[in-house]
Amino acid sequence: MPDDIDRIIQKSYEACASAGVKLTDKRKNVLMVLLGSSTPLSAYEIVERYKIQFGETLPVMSIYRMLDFLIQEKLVHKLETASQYMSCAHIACEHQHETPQFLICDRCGSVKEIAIKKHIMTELERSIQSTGFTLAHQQLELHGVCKHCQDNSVPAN
Amino acid sequence: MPDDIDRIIQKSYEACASAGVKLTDKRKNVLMVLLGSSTPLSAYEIVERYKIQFGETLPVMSIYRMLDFLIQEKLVHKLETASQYMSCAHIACEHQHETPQFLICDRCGSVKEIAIKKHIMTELERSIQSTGFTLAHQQLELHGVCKHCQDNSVPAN
DNA sequence: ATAAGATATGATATAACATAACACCATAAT
DNA sequence: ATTATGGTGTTATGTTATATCATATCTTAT
Repeated sequence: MPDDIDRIIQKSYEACASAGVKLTDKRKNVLMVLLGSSTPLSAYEIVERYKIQFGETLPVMSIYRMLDFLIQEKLVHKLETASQYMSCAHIACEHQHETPQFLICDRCGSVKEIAIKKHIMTELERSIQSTGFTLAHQQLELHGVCKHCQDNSVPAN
Repeated sequence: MPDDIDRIIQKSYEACASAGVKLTDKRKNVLMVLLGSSTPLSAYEIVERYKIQFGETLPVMSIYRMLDFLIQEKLVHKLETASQYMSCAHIACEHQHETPQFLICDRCGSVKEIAIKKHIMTELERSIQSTGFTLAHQQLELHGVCKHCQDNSVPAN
């Protein structure tokens, strides 16, 4: 759970404003749901939590649209390998967005977002370019077991 | 389309035999469907092609089970980011299976399986271990545009 | 202030991907 | 020959995602 949700929301408003798009209340609420979760959530789980947190049941179609918006504005990431969504860990950071790399724990479902080392990415790109391929999304998703689950031998879910 | 399907099938039989499991006719046929496709296929697409190639309609449930088997025996890969399946490019190779890396063209859907450079993987692992995380599946899926589509400006699908 | 247009959301239906649970049959092991 | 195992079929259902059209709300020009 992020330290300072208010500050992140504030930053999100600013980012949207400078992109000329609107962070509506519902979009903001969806972002808040994600910010309040320690694990990434599916669109359907967002519907449930939205209802609990804000007392309103949104159609899943709307959630998908809002997620698309938030992803577009780089406030949310989609984990393709898990079909789940999570808030970007760097909304309130000053530094530039780099290639995100997600370490997904297959036991507890938690995800750590770390920035991939510049030179590793450069090498990856180089070895890829030699095949004529051009990278697009630039996002790595790696599965494994997090420190906490290793220490506690939590069973896989 | 692989050069020599017969040889790959032969190797697959040998691999299964030495693992003490059986490559049944239907499992072999599913593998043949994948070997005959230039792009990865979904389970439902395999049902369709199986029918065309072998004149029999298998329930998708059975296809999923056969895919599980083939994946277990490392004859087939699942592309998690695309929910599609493809035959391993290295069934008939002598060299050891390394960390596979898939370059997925978002325009034509073709996929190139290349082995990630040893030292890049080592570096990735090192930077990950510093977070306490332990890697599991070790498979990279990278999206972009293949050489052919760049040259021909094929529209995205 | 209001109409026209644009953007955001709601509602309904359906497509696409995946698994659970149980039945049946063939073959292998005893 | 009997039993155990593994492979496949069948049915039902769960999960993720998109298409389409309707409605609401917001903006902006007049």
